[in-house]
Amino acid sequence: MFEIIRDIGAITRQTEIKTNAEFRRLGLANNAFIYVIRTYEKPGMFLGQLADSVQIDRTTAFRTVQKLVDNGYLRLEDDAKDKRLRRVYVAQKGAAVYPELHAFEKHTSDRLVSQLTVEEQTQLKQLLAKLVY
Amino acid sequence: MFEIIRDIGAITRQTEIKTNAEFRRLGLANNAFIYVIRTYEKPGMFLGQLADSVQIDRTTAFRTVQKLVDNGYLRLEDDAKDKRLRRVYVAQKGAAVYPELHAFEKHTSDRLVSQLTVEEQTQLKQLLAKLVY
DNA sequence: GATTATTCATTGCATTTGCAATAACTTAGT
DNA sequence: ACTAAGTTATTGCAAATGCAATGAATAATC
Repeated sequence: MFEIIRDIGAITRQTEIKTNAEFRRLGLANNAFIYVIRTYEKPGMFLGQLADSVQIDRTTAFRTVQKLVDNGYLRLEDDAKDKRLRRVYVAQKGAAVYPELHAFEKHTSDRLVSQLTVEEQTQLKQLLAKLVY
Repeated sequence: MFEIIRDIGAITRQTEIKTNAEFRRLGLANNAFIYVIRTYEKPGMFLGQLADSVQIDRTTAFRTVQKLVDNGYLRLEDDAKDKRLRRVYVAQKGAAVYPELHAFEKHTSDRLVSQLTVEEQTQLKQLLAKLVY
């Protein structure tokens, strides 16, 4: 049953190559676009939470977020209660670019599953959901 | 339908983190173990073929293979017909370590799909196969 | 058969990556 | 209240990464 884990890996790497190429012009290569999308959709996560939600190493995530803050895509805010936490929000530039990121993700996603019927797509979605927990 | 592409990405990154940690002691981190497994199973691919089969950048793949050759895991052979090609084979060390890599991949794979029934696993496998081409 | 276009391996270089370690802070246990 | 254990963000550093470019070999086209 290796095919599953192998196919999943190949699809991810292929997708990342294309998406990074697409968003390099915006300074959002190296998976940086992921952070903008996720932060837009779920604002206020702290750094570690954000990193865990996309399964990326925390130190890598930290540096990418820093860069995105410097570039005006994201914004950090200290948590009021817990002084260790820094929560992440989109800044103007991040909000402005979200629709484009979203559209491209949709396009990529649609293209990926274009060989499947609608029922098969639903099936696949449900099966994968069982894997992530 | 984003969930599909997002879940697939998260699963891949999580899997890679664990597998790299497992095989660092053998000098097979950074996805290096993938090359040994694939080469063992399909000997004689040329470098570009091998890279494409796992969807990894060719220059990265090239350097990883070089390192694996230096470390005694793989072996390169010039193609007789086409002087551009260098074909990849496992060396002693690669063959020796294959069973362990294989077992770990099986373990990881089994654990990943452990929430699914056998029929669901078959379904998932078939659905994913449709995505890769 | 000469020329053009592809395809391959390889290198240069700047950037990214991630393990390991640290300091600040919070939680749990006594 | 105090201590120990766990969690967070952060930095250092060596190694990996990947885009761009090059040269060599082959394939395609004229």
